[in-house]
Amino acid sequence: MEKLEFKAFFYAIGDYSRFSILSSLSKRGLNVSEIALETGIEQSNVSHHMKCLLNCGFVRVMRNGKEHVYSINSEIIPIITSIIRHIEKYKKEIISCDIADMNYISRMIK
Amino acid sequence: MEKLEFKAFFYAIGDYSRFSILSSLSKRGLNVSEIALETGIEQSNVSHHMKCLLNCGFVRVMRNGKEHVYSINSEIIPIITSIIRHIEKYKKEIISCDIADMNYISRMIK
DNA sequence: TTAATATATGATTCATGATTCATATATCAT
DNA sequence: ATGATATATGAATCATGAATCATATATTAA
Repeated sequence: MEKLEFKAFFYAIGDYSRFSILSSLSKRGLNVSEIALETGIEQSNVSHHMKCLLNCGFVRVMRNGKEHVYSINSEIIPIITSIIRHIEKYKKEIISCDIADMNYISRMIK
Repeated sequence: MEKLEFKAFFYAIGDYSRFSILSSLSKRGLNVSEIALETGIEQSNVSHHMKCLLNCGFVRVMRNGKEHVYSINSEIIPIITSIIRHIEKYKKEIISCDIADMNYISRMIK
């Protein structure tokens, strides 16, 4: 596996906002305003995220007049659900991961 | 799923250096110098990564004199292999993901 | 054509992660 | 105890992603 595709994959899927959008879309197709409403993400920010998800092939878009209706590429649903399942199962271990590392703390103190 | 455990999971696993370390460790236990040699990551940087992976419960450590021998927590091997499999399978789609977005490009131009 | 609505875009700012560097600590061999 | 080796640490720097803001574009309705 090359670094480029690794980075692209985790760039797209490893952001909570984008992951939330994918979760919402796994139920049904939604336009941008609906996504913004359901996830609480501001409209232009949603558009930025959709561009990324679209480029990656994680979602598809169908234009219906003014609205752009996005739907998930069903091929990625299994990987999303397996990640969710893994995180739920190992949340105790994962939660102890020291995200707030010394680097971060030292910045916060200043 | 909460945002905190989501972030912790992707923070730990979503970095190419750490993922490479986990890949190496999935074959056999290694001390820090061996990890540095196998992955090409500088020693102190390896130690930083190991601290993160350790806190997350992704690896375990056994001290043998001067050396600290790290081994992978076998529970996470399935998720790693399934991610690798997914990326290999969908690399064409993924690779087209526009990581180098306008934001990044505009910075590069300056 | 004009106004209203939906979405997209680029630039800027802000937040945070990765790496490096110098150095500390800990263990071993002499 | 001293020097050599292995590893860890904190601070600083560098790289990059996320959110925001102002605005552009496109479509529809009047």
